Amino acid sequence: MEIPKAYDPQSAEEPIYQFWLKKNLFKSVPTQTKKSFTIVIPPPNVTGSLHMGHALNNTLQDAVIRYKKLCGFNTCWVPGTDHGGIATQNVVEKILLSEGKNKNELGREKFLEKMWEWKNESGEQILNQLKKLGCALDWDRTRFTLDALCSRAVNEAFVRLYQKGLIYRGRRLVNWCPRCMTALSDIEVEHEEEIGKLWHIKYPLKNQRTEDRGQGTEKREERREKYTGSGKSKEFKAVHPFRFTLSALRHFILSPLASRQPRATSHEPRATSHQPPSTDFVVVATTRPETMLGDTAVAVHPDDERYKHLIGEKIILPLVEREIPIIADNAVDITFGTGAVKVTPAHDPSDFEIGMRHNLEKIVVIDYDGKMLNAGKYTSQDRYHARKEILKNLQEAGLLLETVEHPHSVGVCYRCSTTIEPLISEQWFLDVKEMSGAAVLASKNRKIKFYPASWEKPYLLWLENLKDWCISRQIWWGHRIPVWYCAKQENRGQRSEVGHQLSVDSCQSPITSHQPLETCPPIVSAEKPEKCPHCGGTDLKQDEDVLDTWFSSALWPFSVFAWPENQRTEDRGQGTENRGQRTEVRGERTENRGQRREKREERREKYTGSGKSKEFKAVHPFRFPLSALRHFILSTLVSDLSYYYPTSVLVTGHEILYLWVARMVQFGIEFMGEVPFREVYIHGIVRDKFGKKMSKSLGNVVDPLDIMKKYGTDALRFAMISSASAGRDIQISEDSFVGARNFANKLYNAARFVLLNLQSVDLENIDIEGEKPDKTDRWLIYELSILLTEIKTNYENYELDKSSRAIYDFTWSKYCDWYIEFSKERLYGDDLSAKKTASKVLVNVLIALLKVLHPIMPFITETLWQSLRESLKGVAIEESIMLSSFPQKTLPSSWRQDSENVNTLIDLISKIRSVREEMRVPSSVVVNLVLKTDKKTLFERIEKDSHYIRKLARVGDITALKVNPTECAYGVVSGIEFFIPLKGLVDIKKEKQRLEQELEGLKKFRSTIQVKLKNENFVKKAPPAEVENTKNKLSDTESKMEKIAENLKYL
RNA sequence: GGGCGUGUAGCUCAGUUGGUUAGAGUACCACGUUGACAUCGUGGGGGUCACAGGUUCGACUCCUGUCACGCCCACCA
Repeated sequence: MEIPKAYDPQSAEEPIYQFWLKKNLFKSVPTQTKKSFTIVIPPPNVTGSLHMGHALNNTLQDAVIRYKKLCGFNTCWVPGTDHGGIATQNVVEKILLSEGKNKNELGREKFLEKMWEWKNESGEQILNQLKKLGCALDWDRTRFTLDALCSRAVNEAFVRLYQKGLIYRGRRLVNWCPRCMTALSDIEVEHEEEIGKLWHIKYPLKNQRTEDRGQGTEKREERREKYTGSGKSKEFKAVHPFRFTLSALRHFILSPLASRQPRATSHEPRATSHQPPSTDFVVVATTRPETMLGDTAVAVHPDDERYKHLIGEKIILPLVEREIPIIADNAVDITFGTGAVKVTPAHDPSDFEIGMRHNLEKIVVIDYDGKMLNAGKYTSQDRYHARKEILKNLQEAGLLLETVEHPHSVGVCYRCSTTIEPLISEQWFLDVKEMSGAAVLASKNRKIKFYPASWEKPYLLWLENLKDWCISRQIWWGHRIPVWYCAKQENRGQRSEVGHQLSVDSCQSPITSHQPLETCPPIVSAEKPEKCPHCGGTDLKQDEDVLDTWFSSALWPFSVFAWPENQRTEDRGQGTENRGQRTEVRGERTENRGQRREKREERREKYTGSGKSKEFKAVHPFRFPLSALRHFILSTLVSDLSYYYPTSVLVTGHEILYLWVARMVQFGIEFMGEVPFREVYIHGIVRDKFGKKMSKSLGNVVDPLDIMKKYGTDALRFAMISSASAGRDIQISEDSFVGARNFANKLYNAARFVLLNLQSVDLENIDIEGEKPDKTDRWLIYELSILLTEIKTNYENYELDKSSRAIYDFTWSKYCDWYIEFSKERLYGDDLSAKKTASKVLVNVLIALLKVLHPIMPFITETLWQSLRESLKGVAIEESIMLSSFPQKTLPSSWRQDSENVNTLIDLISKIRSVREEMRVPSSVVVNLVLKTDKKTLFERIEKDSHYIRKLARVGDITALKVNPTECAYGVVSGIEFFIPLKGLVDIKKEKQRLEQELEGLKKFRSTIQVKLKNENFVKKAPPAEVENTKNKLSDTESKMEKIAENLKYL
């Protein structure tokens, strides 16, 4: 049999994957006999193809799944893709644009057709890439976040949350991306540091100051009261009886208190404090002058001595000539800028809050597309162009004072990096207070464990400070909001389209009350309603908006198992009941599971059973086949949800911890009454070799497919896993793949060695228990048992990097460098039984290595497994390595010895090699070795190993002497002294120098030990074992030195 | 402004609860066609463990501070 000299992943991988598929090895079905181990894939967006981050994420998951399968779990890894909302729509829009089309011309329906075309293409590509990666995904379970099952879940979730009063609609300030033309949630805004400018602008006071002065302070006090707003909040409440934001509530409660507790007075204004404030104007500082057109107040801190007297005065807003008040608000920082803030409630979050407190008008001056609106001559100008114009005009009017460089962070869209515009618009919101509280509790009750644990803190911090979630998006690609409006109240349901201009009026109220007066209320329903339940009208229009893509992602861990169809009422009741009782204790959980299973069986019978179908058939005699089939399918899936949920672990990068993980937990608890996963394994982000994030714009993207093609999938996987240490981002370069590829080849060749050897030995079995082991056999097996315990722990703790490195080291240095070399002596010898023993050890350890490495390098390990299976015809070996089991400790009890012995032998051989090389004895020269010994036993011991020494250190005769010979190279290791006669080979002086140097090094080492031992405190306080240890070191060193010194005499 | 993380050989990184003369891979140098492997073997050079204090008999490891880099969060105009 010919075995190629090098491993060729290209030809090996594809057939192996097909083999797994054919054998149904990825398939999972609920069983009573096995515990489940479940992962739902973080569904990649269908935005094209997979990048390195995906490759890492899925490799890790696959490794975990394969490991757990070897451990005997019923593993289930659910594949799928995400529609990816804005991201995907952007991709398709771009493509259209390159074809000279735009989506508005196409219209919603046609555009969505294009989207689906794209989805099918990209989705397939992604799934294929996952196959190339070797992922053991249960393909029959493939889902898409926008497919019928997931959509059903989304609608159901929406309706339930709405009915609970957690989802509401409101007109509020949101993050708006003028390029994507949609609202975004707070986490979808990224912050970029930018050196901007802080412009100081004069705002002239209204020329009524003299009048005021005459009227004395009384009026001023009155006015101040009015503008600091103690009465305001009540008014606010009265005007908006239905729903107001959380923050408004907070402010309502806090602000009167806050105004009674002025800020620390140490915040005295600097230089300006002594200067009498100008009587003509107030200077405000702003980074966004264009928003001044929408200013409706200037705010100062109530305790700011510079401005106290101006509170309640009026200002004439430059360029606009509108009269606006000076108000006092605690949010103003006395130390920043001039201490006076222009307030633009319609375009700045904190101004919005101030506006709420003071019931300021909210004037919209920037439209959805980023162009100016209601802005006089600036109308329709781009916001940045208008900025320039406004600055120019202010300058001309002499109102622009100074311009200061000002570093600050700018919010940008996470999908297109366009600067976010805070805008007022009508959106759907989800009140998350209760859910986030439950999620926090779950974490604190240890329902979820983080790996590494350090991620729990930021995760909790995030949850604890969560604000309401804006869930509506003004795009087309996504789950349409399941709300319908009756024609009678159509005006309520409309959101302004592109180019629609908001009137000043429509923005006056920050929150729109839902209440129709004589019109029908919106219909919130999981299915499209046939008619309006109020008036019976059939002219219903669905809400134009779609849901945030993360809304459907948050349902993923149970929507993939066909929630809510599979969740029966009793299940839900039980879930809620058990919420508090469920514990981490395995036993209890299993019990629960058992009970649940019973119920499930009952239920299944009920729904699949004859009774149900007949009943169904009777009612719907015509449509029977399809829907009945659907019901049948759904009811068989019933078991899935309870069998697989909660899933075992979620594997993800930290960049979507908040965006996704936190939300899954909240929704999981909300709808399932149980966290969606027990463990969260968080890995780093893939960066290039300079530590930069990979991005298309930087051009540093590495395509995993290229790497797989060039180095093989296993090399890609090994490189990623071995550099993915906990809590760290990973830097990856071409070198890491080369190393991994070489390792694959090394393993392949080790196996090749074993296989070739098997051709000449006939093994009827591979049991080692009855064999007579060589000391090297015992050594290897012992070392293996240490390795196994070590990597088992690593795998369990999701420290796959450690596993991979440990396996690498063992395979390369212990198995290949030493054991294979040791074994050759017996394999090529005449002693058949010795040959058999060595072969068995080789095979056994190789099998163990293949198994433990399989999760990381599935292809090559399966390939070699198959070859072994073929070679070991008479021996029962599982059909696939995937059907085997993780190796137990393989050390027979009688073998527990000799490890030290072999380590000494290794040291001795290494030392001989080292001396040879240092003395530049050519390796072609076979030298003789003389051992100095007067202890017969020592020589005998060495003599037994002499064949190893001869072979591995390239030594000829080995003899023993009692006195030092002359003209020899000398070495001492573990008390064994050896000599290599060098006469005629090399210059003896060199050897003298070499030994003197070695002696020098030892001397230094000795003195550090001596210092330590002379230290009374060390001897007194250090643990005795440590002192003993140090003493031994000293005597070892000293004896070594003596020996070398002694030998020097003979040179 | 807060929080977290990182700083160990030219490069990429290991280093478990404090006790090694600080390791690996790679790169570099030398030697090597020994019947698994040149995608290899053998040997070698290369580090004040960012810096400064402290705790300790003993610090790469623990504490404090400083510097550098990175990330996350935050309404500071």
